[in-house]
Amino acid sequence: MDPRQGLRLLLPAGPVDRDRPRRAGQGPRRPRDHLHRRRRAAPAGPHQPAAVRRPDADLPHLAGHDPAARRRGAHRHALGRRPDPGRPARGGEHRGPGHAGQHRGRRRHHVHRRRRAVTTPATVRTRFCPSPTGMVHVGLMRTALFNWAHARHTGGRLVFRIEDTDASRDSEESYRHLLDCMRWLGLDWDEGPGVGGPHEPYRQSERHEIYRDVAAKLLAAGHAYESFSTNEEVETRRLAAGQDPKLGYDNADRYLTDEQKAAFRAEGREPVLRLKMPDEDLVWDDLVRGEIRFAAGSVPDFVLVRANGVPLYPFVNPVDDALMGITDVLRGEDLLPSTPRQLALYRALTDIGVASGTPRFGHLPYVTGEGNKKLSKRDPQSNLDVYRDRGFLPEGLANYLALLGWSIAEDRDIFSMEEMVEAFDVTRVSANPACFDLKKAEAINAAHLRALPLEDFISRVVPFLARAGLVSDPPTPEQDRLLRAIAPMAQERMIVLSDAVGLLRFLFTDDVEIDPAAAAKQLAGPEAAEVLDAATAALSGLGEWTTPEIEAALKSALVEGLGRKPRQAFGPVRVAVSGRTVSPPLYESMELLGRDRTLGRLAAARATIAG
RNA sequence: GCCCCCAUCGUCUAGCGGUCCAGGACGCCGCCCUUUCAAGGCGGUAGCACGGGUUCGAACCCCGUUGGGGGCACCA
Repeated sequence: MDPRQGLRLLLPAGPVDRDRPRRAGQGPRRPRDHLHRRRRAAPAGPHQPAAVRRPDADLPHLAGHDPAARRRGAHRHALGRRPDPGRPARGGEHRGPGHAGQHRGRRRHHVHRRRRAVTTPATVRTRFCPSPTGMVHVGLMRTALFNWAHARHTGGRLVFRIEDTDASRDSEESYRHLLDCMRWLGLDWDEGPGVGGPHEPYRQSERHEIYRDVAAKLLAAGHAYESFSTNEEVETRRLAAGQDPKLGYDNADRYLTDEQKAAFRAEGREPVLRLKMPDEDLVWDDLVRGEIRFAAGSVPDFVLVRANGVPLYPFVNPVDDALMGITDVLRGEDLLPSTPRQLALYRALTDIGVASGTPRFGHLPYVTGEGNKKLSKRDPQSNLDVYRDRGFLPEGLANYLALLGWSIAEDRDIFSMEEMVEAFDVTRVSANPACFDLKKAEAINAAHLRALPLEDFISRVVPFLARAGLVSDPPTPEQDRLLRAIAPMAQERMIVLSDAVGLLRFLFTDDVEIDPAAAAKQLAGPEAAEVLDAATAALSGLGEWTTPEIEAALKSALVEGLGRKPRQAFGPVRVAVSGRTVSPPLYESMELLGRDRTLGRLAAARATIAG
């Protein structure tokens, strides 16, 4: 029995009913839409190359994809309602025991929206294809994370490909670092470096021969052509025609005769290879943004292969995607303007049998820094290592990164990677740029840190303590004993793992170094001296060195004996013992420190107070 | 300049035409707890950019304006 049946009774305006008034209401608007689309489809630029303009170029297209029809909802039923790649055969799972079934069952009602893809791949194949040029950017890792989550959620595969074709900027070290960062964040891949796969090699630098062959086929099939124009010539021509030279290449070499080509060659010129752009609008249904359209003729024929035979990124990248069977391309918004070219290339590649169709595209919003500029590579905030080194948990940072453009639910933002995989839906990614907020990242991390089981917490914190020279790695039995005892109290006072160093240093050294600011605040003047003297006296004769005994002795000596307020009574003692105004709970800390060290520190602090 | 994207609290977001005088989180401000600092609990602050249209009804759909961002290479 369908659990939604009950829900439908509670929701009189179900998805089915909702479409009915719409159909009536939106019908009349159709002609206007139609006109509007036409206007946008054929902008009347004086710069429009005549060869590309065909007055009726967009008509067949409009007939095929009536925009009014899709908005009316016909589309939604035809495609959108079909289970998306993430949903096939998932219904049963949702209701299975151990899952928050009801909750998710309800959510499924609004999973589908205006965005849906043209085709739904049987098996999703996503890819992540960075180029190893130095620092690893948090925005880049967010892209990796979303690709990973999309693949895992849909039961698809993630291909990891390295685009290391720029010898001047790429380095082996950056390459290794990139893999390391992926692994650290917990992102695994099904094909790529280290794991291999059926489409090897996965480093672009090792794939050079492949491109030459594809380029030759494109040329032979007439999708590409040789172009001899220099930039200067193009600019001169545009200027002469009264056009803005920024419009770029003017497609002038498209129909060169053999004689003309021979003449250029005789001059010693070598041609670049350009793709012939189609004379139609280039449109796609973006996974995160819905329909995006570029007018016919607005994108010039672009270069696939340089005159010296080196293939260019806009050519190589889709070829690799095609060859590797990539179905879903999730990438940064900065690549959105190059998508029409890819679409055109894909058509050509499909025609010559290199591709078996065009992938779906989803353009992820920018991660911005201060202000709302794209987070710069030079901004230290953008470097993943900074967070790693400070002791962010991978799951904490991943959780935060996921929140940059996506949300798991209306009332929750702490979740595990598993939960993310379970819930992730690309079509629910926001199109808004997201500002990286360190404070929130820290808060999310702190929540994960606090939730860590003791053993886990200790094993993660030890490397940080060891690096600071506080414990050995692995810790000695005594260090281990102290760590275990103090861990729960330290854990809830930390935001990142490196906080443990400052918080616990006093426990793992013989003589504490007192923070000058703390000393100025708590270890100055006769009151402080009085407190330390009284504390020393009370603790010296203590029978049992345990937390309750210490607490009782201190309270009676300082609060009752001296008549001090707790704040004033314990402040100097804390600073004397821990060196800081912020520490784990005092009595417990003293117990763990031991009688001798504690009394020694009280004495040392007392000695610093003049008089 | 041309093309494209984006627009809900300071920030990240929920919102899918009525259930919204807009929900959550971070931040900030109070209070409680308390030996410090945290954590935790409770409460508060603050937002639909603007103008038209469609509709009985618009944060939500359409158009425009404004603002912000990005892209315009024989780089990747």
